[in-house]
Amino acid sequence: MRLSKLFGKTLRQAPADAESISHQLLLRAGMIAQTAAGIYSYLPLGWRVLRKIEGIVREEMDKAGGQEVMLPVLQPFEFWQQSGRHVSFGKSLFTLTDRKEHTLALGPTHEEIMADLVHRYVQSYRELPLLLYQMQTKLRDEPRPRGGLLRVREFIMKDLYSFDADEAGLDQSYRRMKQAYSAIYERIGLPVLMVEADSGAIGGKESDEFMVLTEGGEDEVIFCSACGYAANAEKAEFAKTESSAEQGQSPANREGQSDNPLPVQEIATPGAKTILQVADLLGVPASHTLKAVFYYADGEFVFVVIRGDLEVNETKLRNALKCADLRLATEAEVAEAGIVAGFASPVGIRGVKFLGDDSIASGSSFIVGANKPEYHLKNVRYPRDFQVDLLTDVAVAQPGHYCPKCRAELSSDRGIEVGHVFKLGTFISERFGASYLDSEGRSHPIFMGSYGIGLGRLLAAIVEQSHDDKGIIWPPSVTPYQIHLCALNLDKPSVLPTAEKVYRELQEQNIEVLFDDRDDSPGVKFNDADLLGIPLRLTLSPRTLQSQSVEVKRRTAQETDLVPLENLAVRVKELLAGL
RNA sequence: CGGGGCGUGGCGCAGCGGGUAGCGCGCAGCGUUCGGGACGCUGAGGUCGGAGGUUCAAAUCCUCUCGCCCCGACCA
Repeated sequence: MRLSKLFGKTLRQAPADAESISHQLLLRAGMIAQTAAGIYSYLPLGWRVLRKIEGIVREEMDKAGGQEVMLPVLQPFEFWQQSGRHVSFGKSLFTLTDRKEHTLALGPTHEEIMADLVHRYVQSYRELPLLLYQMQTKLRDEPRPRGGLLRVREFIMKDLYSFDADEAGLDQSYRRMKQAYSAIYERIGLPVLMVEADSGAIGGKESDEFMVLTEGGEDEVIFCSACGYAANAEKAEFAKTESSAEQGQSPANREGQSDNPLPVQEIATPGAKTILQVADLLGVPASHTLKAVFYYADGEFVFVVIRGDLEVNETKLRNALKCADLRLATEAEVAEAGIVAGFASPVGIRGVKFLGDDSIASGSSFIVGANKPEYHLKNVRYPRDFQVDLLTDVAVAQPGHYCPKCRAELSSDRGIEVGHVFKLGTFISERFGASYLDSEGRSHPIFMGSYGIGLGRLLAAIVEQSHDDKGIIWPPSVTPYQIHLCALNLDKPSVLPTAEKVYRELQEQNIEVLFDDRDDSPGVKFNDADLLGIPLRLTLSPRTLQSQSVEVKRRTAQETDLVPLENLAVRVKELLAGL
């Protein structure tokens, strides 16, 4: 391709709207163009990269036994009612009405369509396992698109769906896909971390995400460098030992923790409404207090009790309550429940739903609100002094907490989710009647798994992770062109003819060449070359022609080499192979 | 949905104590340049996001509205 003819041009300054590095560089390099919030067009260079990513993903899916299909974007809304997921997807589901007043959904994902297909085509265990996949546009009305290609409303996604006869089969498909994913990221040259993930509204038992660790990532990853435990912060657990995140507290401060527990006692705590104030006032660590947090879950008031030094993880809470809609209760709602904000207590309150984080059962006694202004209670013990309807883990894991597996200290990092795999089980297949007959003629629901990779987000993650202050550095496997050929001083004798010849010869050897044939100064060309990020640059100028050679420079290197014009294609192939 | 910010040529911005728009980059032409974003001259390009209002007069003031970005909520 000739740069002089290439659609899209480089920008010296990034549009002010672009914040994330990948967004800025992709816009500046003329790879993408924004059409609306979270809606982008791919220009020729960006589209070439996307197609290369797609190619790698397709090869690995095929290698793993997947069969590619093409599915509808327009889906009958009834499918979503049938799976029940119109509720969990909620407003993220784009819908429209056709001329017959029939409601259709714009597919945000395709489990329903797949389950329906499999229901109609698969009858026997002999047809399982089955791996079907698609790479196509999906649409979600995201509450907040952001970061350029990182979170968008319209995106190309590879989704593979596995269908197995039983749990063991699903385990095997799941493992196979995780291997395929690792192979994909490895081929792309992108370091990823596999982390345990929340399976979200879609349900399912087990779920893992593939994270690219980078500063701008929108997810938080909690990990243990000692044993390798890693999880999305939404899901991460930690050992709720008493001293977690509260080291250095002398045992002398731990009043009332002996085997002979003291009775509950009321103490005046004027003006101390927050955990911090209470802890300060009484000279105890926050972990010796209990915090009350109030929610409304699908219309029901919920009183959450958690150790004072911990925060409520709303993802965990949502899962524990099995609710679709969760929000903090308003002050008025709290008051209406008979609770005194700032001095709230689970002791003595009736008629509301209580949920306790399991940290409250750690054996010590706590300071809690007295449920009357300016007073707290001390020596409160669970379950001696109050009970909860549900005791489970709903706490946010944070760096400094201890690893649930090995008790080493946990760390955290930001990450971009570039792949997500789920064990769905039989939830959806049952609702679509996707079942099979075993060898004895008995019917069973099919076990499903789903495995997604957002291709555009992956592209953006590559840029986030592989760039310098000059521009993008494409991994060789996804670069839009293999060679960036710069011809300098086009007006000088023999430069242009020689460059044209080189351009032609390389192409004849099936090498993808981007040929900068523009009549621009060297600075412009070099800066554009750096911005576009093609791994190997060839420069041809009067200077290199003096020695009948071409200058070679790697995008990642400072130094350059001269390579003779003779047999250039052969040498270039070697260089490409060595990248 | 809550909080904050911004809409003025393709991109980055100025103008906003009202008087009908300007700068840099880019673009077109000519000439001189040519190894890390060269220079000179000439030129094209703007419903000042939209609607309504105030005024003799609105990019500028007021009201409404739309769009975009960021933080949070949310997010297979």
